[in-house]
Amino acid sequence: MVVRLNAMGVTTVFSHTLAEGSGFTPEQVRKDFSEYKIRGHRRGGYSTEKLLSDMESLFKRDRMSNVILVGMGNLGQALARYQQLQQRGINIVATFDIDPYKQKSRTEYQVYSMDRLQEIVERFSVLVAIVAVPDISAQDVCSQLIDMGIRGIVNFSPVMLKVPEFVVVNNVSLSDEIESVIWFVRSLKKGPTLYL
Amino acid sequence: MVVRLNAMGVTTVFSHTLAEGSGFTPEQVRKDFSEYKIRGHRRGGYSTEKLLSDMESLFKRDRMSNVILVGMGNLGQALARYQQLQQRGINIVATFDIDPYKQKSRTEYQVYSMDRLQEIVERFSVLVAIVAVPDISAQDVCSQLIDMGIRGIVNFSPVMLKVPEFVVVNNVSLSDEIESVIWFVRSLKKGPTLYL
DNA sequence: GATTTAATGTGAAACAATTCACAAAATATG
DNA sequence: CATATTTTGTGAATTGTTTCACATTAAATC
Ligand SMILES: NC(=O)c1ccc[n+]([C@@H]2O[C@H](COP(=O)([O-])OP(=O)(O)OC[C@H]3O[C@@H](n4cnc5c(N)ncnc54)[C@H](O)[C@@H]3O)[C@@H](O)[C@H]2O)c1
Ligand SMILES: NC(=O)c1ccc[n+]([C@@H]2O[C@H](COP(=O)([O-])OP(=O)(O)OC[C@H]3O[C@@H](n4cnc5c(N)ncnc54)[C@H](O)[C@@H]3O)[C@@H](O)[C@H]2O)c1
Repeated sequence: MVVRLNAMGVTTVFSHTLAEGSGFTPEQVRKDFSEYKIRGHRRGGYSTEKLLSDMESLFKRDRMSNVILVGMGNLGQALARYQQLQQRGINIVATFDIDPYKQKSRTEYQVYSMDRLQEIVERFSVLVAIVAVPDISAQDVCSQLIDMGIRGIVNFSPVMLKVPEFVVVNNVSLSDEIESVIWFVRSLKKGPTLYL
Repeated sequence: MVVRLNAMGVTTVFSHTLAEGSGFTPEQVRKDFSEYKIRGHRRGGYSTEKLLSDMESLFKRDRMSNVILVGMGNLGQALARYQQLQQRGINIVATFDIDPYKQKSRTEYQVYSMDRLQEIVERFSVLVAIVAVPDISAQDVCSQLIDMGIRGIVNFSPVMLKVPEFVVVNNVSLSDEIESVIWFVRSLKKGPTLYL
C-alpha cells in the first residue's frame, strides 16, 4: 500500500489513511509504529519515503529471502506462479516434487527431485520452506527439511507438524478461512438489512 | 482430526490429545467445549462420536454450504480442485471468470461467464463467495457479488474491500503468511541450537 | 503573532485471551 | 469398599490487546 502511494507521488500519509487501507484502527497503526520507533510529524503524518525504508529494514525486505517450495501439485503450482511474492522480497529459488512427471521442465518452472534438496538448500542458504504436499507426506517432508537446515516452514497441509522448538511453523488452513466466513454469515443472518 | 480418530475406531479422546493435534493447550480445548456445552466424562475424556455430531451442528456442517468461486486463474483453479473442501461441508457450486478462454469447459470444472452470476446465486441460494481475481478487479467483483445477495467473502487479493457492515469479509494474504515466517526465522536466528 | 485546527504519541482503562490451580467426578486398583 | 489416579470443568490470576482520552506539537488561518 505504501509502495503504491509512494509511486503515485504521495509524500505523506496519515495513520487513519493507513488504517482504512489495512483494516486496523488509527491507534493500532500509531502504537505499532511507536513501538518500533517509526516517527511521524505532529501534523503532516508520516513520510511515505521514510516509512518505506523503515519498513524495509524492519520486515527484512532489504535483502531477498530465498525460500523453496516443496510439492508442485495444484496449490504448489499456483504459488510458484504468484508473481507478487518477488515484490515482497520472497524469492522462490527452487521447487521440488517426488513425482518424476512433474519434474519434466515445463516452460515456466524447473521442478527438482527431492534428492537435490540438500544441494540447493546449501547453495542458496535457504532457511524457509513452503510445504504443499499431501497430508500424509507432510510430516516426513518436514523432518527432511529440518535435517537439511530449514528453520521456518509455511505449512499448507491440515496436519500439525512436530518440530523442534527452534523451528517456526505457520499453519495456513484455507478450509478454515472459508469455514469461518460461512459460520459468521449463517450466524449473523439477522434481519434483511436493506442494501441500496 | 476427530473424523480420522473416529474412523480409526477410537471412541474417546482427551483434551490433551486434541490439543496436541490442533496446536492449542488442553485448557483452551476444554474452555471452548465448555462454552458451547460440549461435555466430556471426568475420566474417559470426550466421545469421538458425540464430538463429531456436536461439532457438525456447531460449525453448521450439518448441511452443505453452497459457495461460488470467482476468478479461475492460478489460485482459483487450485482451489477448485481442492477436494477436502467437500468433506468440510463446503460445496463449490459454480466457478466464474471474465476470460472466455477459461470458460471453455475443460474436463473437470465448468467455468461460467459473469453474466450467469445472478441466476446461479439465486438457484443455489449462495451466500458466500471466494474471490480470486486480480487486485485491480477485486473491488468491482466484490460489489457485484453483494448486489446479487452474497453476504460473506473470502478475499485472496491483497486489497481491503469496501463493504457494507452486514457483509463479512475474510482477507487471506498468503504473502503475509510467508513473510511472517521469514521474519521470525531471521529474528530468532540465535545460537546454532544443535538438533540431534 | 495569536488562535484554531489536525495530527501524533502514549499513558491509563477496558476488554479479551491464556494460563494456573484445584475441586469434583469417574474409573481403576488393591 | 477404600484409596489412588486420571481427567474434566471452571473460577481466579495473569498476561496481552484494543480502545479511550488527552497532552503535545506543528501547521494553517486570521
Ligand atoms: N489445492 C488447494 O487449493 C489446497 C488448498 C489448501 C490446502 N491444500 C493442501 O495442500 C496440500 C497439497 O494440495 P494439492 O491440492 O496441491 O495436492 P496435490 O495432490 O495436487 O499435490 C501434491 C503434490 O505433492 C507431491 N508429493 C507427494 N508426496 C511428496 C513427497 N513425499 N515429497 C515431495 N513431493 C511430494 C505430489 O507429487 C504432488 O505433486 C495438501 O495437504 C492440501 O490439503 C491444498
Ligand atoms: N497465485 C497465487 O498463488 C496467489 C496467492 C495468494 C493470493 N493471490 C491473489 O489471488 C488473486 C488471483 O491470483 P492468480 O495468481 O490466480 O491470478 P490470475 O491472473 O492467474 O487469475 C485471475 C483470474 O481472474 C480473472 N478475472 C480478471 N478480472 C475478472 C473479473 N472482473 N471478473 C471475473 N474474473 C476476472 C482472470 O481472467 C483470471 O483468470 C490475485 O489478487 C492474487 O494477488 C494469488
